[in-house]
Amino acid sequence: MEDLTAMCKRRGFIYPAFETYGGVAGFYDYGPLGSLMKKNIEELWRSFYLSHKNFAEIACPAIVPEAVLKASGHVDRFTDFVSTCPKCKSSYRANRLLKEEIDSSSLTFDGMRDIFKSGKIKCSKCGEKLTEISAFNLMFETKIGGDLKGFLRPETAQGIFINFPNMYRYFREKLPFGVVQIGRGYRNEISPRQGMIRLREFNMAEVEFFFDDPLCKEFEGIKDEKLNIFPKDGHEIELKAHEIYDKNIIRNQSQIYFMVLTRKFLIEAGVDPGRLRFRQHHTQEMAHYAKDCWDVEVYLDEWTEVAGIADRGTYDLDSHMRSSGKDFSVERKRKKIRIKEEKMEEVKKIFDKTDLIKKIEEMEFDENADIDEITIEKITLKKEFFDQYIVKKGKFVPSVIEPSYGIDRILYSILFHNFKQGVLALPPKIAPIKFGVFPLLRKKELKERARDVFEMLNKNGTKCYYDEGGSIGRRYARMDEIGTPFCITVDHQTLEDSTITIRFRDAREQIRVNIKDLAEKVRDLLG
RNA sequence: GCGGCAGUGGUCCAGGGGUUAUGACUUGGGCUUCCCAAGCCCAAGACCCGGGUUCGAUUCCCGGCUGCCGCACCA
Repeated sequence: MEDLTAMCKRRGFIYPAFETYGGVAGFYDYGPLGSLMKKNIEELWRSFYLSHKNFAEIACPAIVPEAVLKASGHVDRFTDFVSTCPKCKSSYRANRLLKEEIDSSSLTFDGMRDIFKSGKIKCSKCGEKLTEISAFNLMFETKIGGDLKGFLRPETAQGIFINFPNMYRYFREKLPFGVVQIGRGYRNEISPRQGMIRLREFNMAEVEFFFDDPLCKEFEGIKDEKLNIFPKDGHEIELKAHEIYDKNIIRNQSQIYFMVLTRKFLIEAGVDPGRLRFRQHHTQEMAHYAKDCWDVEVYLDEWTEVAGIADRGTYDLDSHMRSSGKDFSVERKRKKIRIKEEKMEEVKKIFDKTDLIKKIEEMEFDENADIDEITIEKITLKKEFFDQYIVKKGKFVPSVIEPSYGIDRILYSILFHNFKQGVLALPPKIAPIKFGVFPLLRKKELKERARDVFEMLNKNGTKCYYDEGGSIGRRYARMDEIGTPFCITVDHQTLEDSTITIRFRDAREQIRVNIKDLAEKVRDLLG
């Protein structure tokens, strides 16, 4: 492998954090290029979700009072009890050792410690008695004000869940809708190792999609898209979206829809489609809140999770409803139709049997359905013959599909998949710098013109980099290395006819464009 | 967290108990140069941190931090 980390540091993408003080594992700084790239990835991500009319973004605090995370299960389930063998130094998760004997999920630390003290549990490697356990919670703990216990959020999701009633009102009491949040999450990993892959403070983008109906309006539009899936009791296989649904591999169309969306997003961001798959979690690896979960994995040195699409069911809303005492349930609403009284005589002539009228009036539709006409037994009734009204069918708690993305891992994957022989082949949308701008030679007239071009593009909002150092080849190389897709060069011909050259990173070819057409050309190139 | 190996300019690497600690690349300045890391001149820049041994430690020892490999962990 190329030395990607060296390049990242040398060119200003990523630096190990706190390095001047020796460094701390699991923390990284984004340099100037890394920050721009991260911003670009987040913007692309936003464009995928916020283009849906029933999606909105919110931003919640990173510090969360204990009660919220108690309710979500993180305070109890996010704690690991570890027992280390005094003889051979193997360490085990205490919960796992106990699982075979008793249900340990409800045990407190003290209760669990007593079981170990009794000497019942033995090291599976050397047979020594395991008598000590220690506890650590993977959440960073803090104090809010005087003595209110709080944590740094381990996921942004909880902020969305506890805002559900606000969001339901915002969306004018209509399901389904999605709420997204981009922000930082914090997990106090015991020993983070794999560089950018396991961070203690990381950037995540999460979606909570609240729904009642497992069918999805957008599904029709993506049903022939292919996905490389790896089900828990099968092998890796490429299937079309509708096949995944028809074969009952995933029963929720929205979940499949988000998988397709995720694949498109990642590919557009620069992830190699050939090194991308969706792997279903086995039952025991599933988080406490999930009913079904598909990891989105990208192949780096090994298959690496960069996103996950989980079916959280009603777990979170139920939990917060129970803990807070607030009502998170909503009315299940269905649309029905009723023949207009003044049209009744006319309708009765169309339908010779009155039981068809009864049948029509018993039909139920989605509350969002657009009913222009209704067809029954080959007879069509236009909408001027009936009224449409909403009936309430009782209260329920919506279910949730959660697509959740690790921005840092995605950024690293994109770098990893696109860095070859000193060239970073980033998609223009993702590239931190869009254009390099150079004078061909360091001559006064050329430099002045090049600076003018640079200013013009900058004012236009295009991120550019002006460079007159070294030879022209070296400047191209510098731009190649940081993924700049295009370079503009001002040469002697520019002085005569106001044309410049645009050089393409991947083809290493160039075209000549008049400066007055440049703004438009730039727009074309950046899509 | 456990065990093994490692840490030298921005990057990659050489070396070594004792004056100014190699080299390459990169970077900055200049010359040259009419399109892909050319050449020449000049310059800047480093022994991870703390403690110990020693007259003297970047070098040896111990600890910490960081990185790599194996074990465990990754809800």
